[in-house]
Amino acid sequence: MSSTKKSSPRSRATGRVTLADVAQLAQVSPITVSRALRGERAVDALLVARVQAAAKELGYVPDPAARALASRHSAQVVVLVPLLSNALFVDVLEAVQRSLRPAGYQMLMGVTHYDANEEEHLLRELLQHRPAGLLVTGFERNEATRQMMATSGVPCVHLMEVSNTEGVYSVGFSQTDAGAEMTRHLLARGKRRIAFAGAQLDPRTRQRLAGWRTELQQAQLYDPQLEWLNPAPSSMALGGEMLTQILQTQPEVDAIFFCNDDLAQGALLAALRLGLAVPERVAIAGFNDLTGSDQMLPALTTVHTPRSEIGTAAANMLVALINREPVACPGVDLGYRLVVRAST
Amino acid sequence: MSSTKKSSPRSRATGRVTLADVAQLAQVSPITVSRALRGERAVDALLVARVQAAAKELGYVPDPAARALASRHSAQVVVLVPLLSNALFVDVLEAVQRSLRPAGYQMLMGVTHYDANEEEHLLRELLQHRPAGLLVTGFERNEATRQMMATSGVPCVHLMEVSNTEGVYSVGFSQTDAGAEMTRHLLARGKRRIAFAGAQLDPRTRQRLAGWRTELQQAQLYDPQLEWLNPAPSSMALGGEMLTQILQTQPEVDAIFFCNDDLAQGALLAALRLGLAVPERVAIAGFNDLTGSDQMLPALTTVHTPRSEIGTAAANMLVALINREPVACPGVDLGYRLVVRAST
DNA sequence: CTGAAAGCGCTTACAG
DNA sequence: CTGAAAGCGCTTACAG
Repeated sequence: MSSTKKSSPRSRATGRVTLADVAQLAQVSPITVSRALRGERAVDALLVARVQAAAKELGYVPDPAARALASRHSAQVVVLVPLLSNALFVDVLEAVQRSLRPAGYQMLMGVTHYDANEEEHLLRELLQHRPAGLLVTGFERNEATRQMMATSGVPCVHLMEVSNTEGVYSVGFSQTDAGAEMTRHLLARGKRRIAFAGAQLDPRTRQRLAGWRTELQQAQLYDPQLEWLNPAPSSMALGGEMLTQILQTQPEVDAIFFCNDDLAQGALLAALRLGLAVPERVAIAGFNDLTGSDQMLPALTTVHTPRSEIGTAAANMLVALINREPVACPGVDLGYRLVVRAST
Repeated sequence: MSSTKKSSPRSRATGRVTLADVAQLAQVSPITVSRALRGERAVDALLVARVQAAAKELGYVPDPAARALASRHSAQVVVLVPLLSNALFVDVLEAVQRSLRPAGYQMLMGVTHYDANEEEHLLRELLQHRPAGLLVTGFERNEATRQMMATSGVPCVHLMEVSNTEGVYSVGFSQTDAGAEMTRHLLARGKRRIAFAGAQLDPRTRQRLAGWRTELQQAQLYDPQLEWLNPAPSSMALGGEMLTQILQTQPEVDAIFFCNDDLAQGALLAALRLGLAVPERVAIAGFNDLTGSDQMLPALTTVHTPRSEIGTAAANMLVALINREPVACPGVDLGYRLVVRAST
């Protein structure tokens, strides 16, 4: 049943079932098998059936390496995320993986640690694998990376944010609007000294900050002193520290909008330790609706973000781009949802 | 500078710098370039230097697909973990990735969802990529998967548990011992009705359970009613529910050992809501020392597990196996550490 | 220690 | 619609 090459004197055959084996059984040429199986170009329906039967009988599975070498494209998709320690990106990755697999693509993951140089190196390295597609987080990157992406010609979809720029594909939501909406909610609760507490200071955090700032300015309540920005990574411990520091320095603050739920959860626990009444003394709001936020005491008011949906939609869009199918909407806005709980 | 093939009439050259380009510049044969760059077999030191200089000048990067096709092995390592929603495995993955990259390997991640069939399908699919190595979680899997692993001949290291079986490679720690040690701690605190609350019921959870059971039996305090096992996935919400249910059914319980920190954190928050004094009324212990456990109120007593270290050591061991280097200790026990905080 | 030849298992480009 | 030939860019197997 298997390729005759196997018995040749200088054989290096792997024991795999090859296209040639299927071709022999189906009594067609290898290239016809290749075309029939990929659905590329029209092949006589009768032959297609014969080929498929033969492939099934032999348990044929195409060799990804041979395919990549010959076609100049692998079935791998490079996915670049900033961190794995933020559950947000883990959710995105899981959804991406889940959509990519049935489409026949593998995920090649890269973690940039919010570092433009690291992103550049990672991408340079991973592009050598001739990926079929590229998924990157946000729009901010250095010029070298941007160049590589452009010249590689590999289809790319941006995650987490939305753009309307021609030729740019993205799936996300408006971080600015979400920041603004949470701020309006706090204002509606009667809060007047609303601090913004941000960590990491990545582009998305800065957009939420911008949304907050605009709303406060409009309400004539903006004060630069209310901006608490810490470049350290986001964490529960940091959230607790920031709460303490903010209230010590500015006792008049009556609400704090944290840029991520882990900070807000830490702040909530710190408030418990300090005996601060939430939301009476100080309202606390978060962002992303991470695991545990609904379990807090009081439960955390936050913005639910569609991270799984972003992963799924972006992966599907990318597969369409790879297949040169038309993409109806290049900038997909999946929205967000204010989740009001007891902490505000 | 680049291959002469490029200008031939039926050229399909990709524009990549190839081995042939380097060979031409270094004035040696392509196979010598291949050997010099890989360090395989002895090559004259002078030639090696010339080849390396030429490769550097041209910016040569080997093509992974061509290499995989010719050598029958890719530079990819398949990593199979049960879940991404447990931070434990995310930490392992990140460490694996961090060790694999500098060694020149990419990670091909698969998520099994604690399902033996899913693991089997994933592995069947991923083995088609001719991975250089395999990293799997624990020792429990179905026979078909076991067979595939054996017949594939791909080097494999098992994560999270330790085995002394001949020819089996593993990096982990004794889950049973860790479960026993936590139980002894609770006994030393004077607790007498110590419940075990487990979710998911994966092999590691059952081993911790076994450790708990042995200790209680030895102390003549074992009672099967104290075993609270729920096959649902572990979560903070479930931990809260389990606490409530246990204390309602068995008010005499004075300590609960949760198999994972997320359950324990949820229980701690539920205790706050219910106004239960921890640890006086009921002591609460967890496992894994996840993010936030030190922030809880009271802070959570738990077992710190070396998940990053496991990822690093396993990746290094696998790379050694791939290179056919000797592995001093095939079963590496990285231990664990009881972390006593205020909740017990 | 070095190399010419062949081959890995596919797909592209050209013909018919 | 189908196929023979060539090629993708490496490494293996054989020679010397």
